Amino acid sequence: MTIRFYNTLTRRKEPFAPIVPGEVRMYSCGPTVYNFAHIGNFRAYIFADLLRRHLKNRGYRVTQVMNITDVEDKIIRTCNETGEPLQTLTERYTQAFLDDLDTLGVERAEHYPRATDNIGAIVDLIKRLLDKGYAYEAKGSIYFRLSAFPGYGKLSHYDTDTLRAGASGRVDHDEYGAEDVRDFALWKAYDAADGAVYWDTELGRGRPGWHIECSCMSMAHLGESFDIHTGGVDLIFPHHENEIAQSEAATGKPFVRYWLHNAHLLVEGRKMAKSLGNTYTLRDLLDMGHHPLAIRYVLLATHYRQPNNFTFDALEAAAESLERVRDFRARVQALADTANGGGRMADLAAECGDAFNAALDDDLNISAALAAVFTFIRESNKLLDAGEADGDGASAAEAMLNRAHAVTGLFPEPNADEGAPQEIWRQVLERQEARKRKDFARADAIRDELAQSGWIIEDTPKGPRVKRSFEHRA
RNA sequence: GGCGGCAUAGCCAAAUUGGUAAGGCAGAGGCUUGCAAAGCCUUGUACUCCCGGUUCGAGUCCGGGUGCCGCCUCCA
Repeated sequence: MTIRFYNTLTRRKEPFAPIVPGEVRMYSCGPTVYNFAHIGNFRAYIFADLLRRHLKNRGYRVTQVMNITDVEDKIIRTCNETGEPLQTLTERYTQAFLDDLDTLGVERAEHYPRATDNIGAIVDLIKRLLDKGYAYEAKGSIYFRLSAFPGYGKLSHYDTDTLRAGASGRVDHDEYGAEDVRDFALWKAYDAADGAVYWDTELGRGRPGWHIECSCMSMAHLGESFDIHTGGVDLIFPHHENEIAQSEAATGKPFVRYWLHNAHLLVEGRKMAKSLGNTYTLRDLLDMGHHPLAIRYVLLATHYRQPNNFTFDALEAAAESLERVRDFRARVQALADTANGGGRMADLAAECGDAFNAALDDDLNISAALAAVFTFIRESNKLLDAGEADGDGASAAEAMLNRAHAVTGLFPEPNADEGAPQEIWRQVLERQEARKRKDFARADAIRDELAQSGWIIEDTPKGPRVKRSFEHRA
């Protein structure tokens, strides 16, 4: 078993080997907290989640750090517009972000450092760069001197000479003092428009630039060289390029071994844009009645380097797919205590487990991994139909699905939260009585009634089974 | 203008180093069922965006086109 990842640095799939055997240190670029994150943002976090879960599943001890950017131009602008203090705004949206991660079943990273809690360390790092001649002061701001760092461009594969200043039309006016337009700010001198947002430091009054916090906080928690850095493709340039420049200039050591970037999310085949009205937050989708697991499924099920076309059809299909797995789990659970030889299903479970892991080892090929699960379910359902499944096979199947759930977060055990209350069972029993009397009109009426309140009855050879309908589940 | 990515059935989406197109959802028919549900079987000749080329063989490689998406100094 060799895990392979596509490394943006080399533009190739490479065998993965961490710096310290058995231990993976990874950093994931996190949110800027001035608003609710949208589902495109969450694709990035779910991708990082799959990565850390798979590595753990493969036996690595994982330390993941995700920054919370809580001081930045857009935050300050929002504060100026609303008059709200920076801290209360960022605290509110940080909490909303973490809540959303919980809703989507994203495992917590080990550390969520905030930029504003690390001003001292940021200042120290900038001083190091000043001392080494990689940075200079201009009009109270500190800039990184690109010309002093020859490796610049190795991640994005941009030729720095041909970068057209301001081609994106977003050049910041306060970079006016830079020696070279391509130099970027490490520290921004205080400006009246910043209001109450500033720190008085050895560098003067001002606030950190954006890129420096990631260099600072990643190295603080993970060391000067670490294994994996994740983020959206849009961050390759300039953000990650700048992180490399700052970090490697300061330490003289390679910063990160593997750079993994996720492609963006499209919505109904179009890019997400406010003008198109297709920018959805997680809360928007929940308000529309969509289930968090179905949302997770859609965001997860497309390979991370492939553009993911988020559609409402796909969301419905995801709910159905999850239902299929859930029904299968319930079926297998009901069999768990029988024991009657034969082990075909256990073999299938083992095969599926191998295929599942092998798929994810290959640059997190989640589509192939999920296909293995569904193939297993179909083959196992055949055995169940034929009465050729036994308790051992059922246990093996459950264990395998539990492992798949540990990696994907998509297949929770079905019963826990859905035990039907007493009065529901009373109606189920009443329906059974009616069926015995062949009073099918009455039986069907009860079934319809229960369906209205979100309980689905399935008649099995062993008697009725009651389950919560997907849309009625929390 | 520069750099990069993507284009596979109605929808979503996979496919080692080129080797004869996974999986899910939806639809149709059937088995099963009191009827359903769940499950199983069968079903879509998938001209793999178009046009050329290389090859015994191309979804995969090369050239050209079309469309969509991203980055080009603080957007995942």
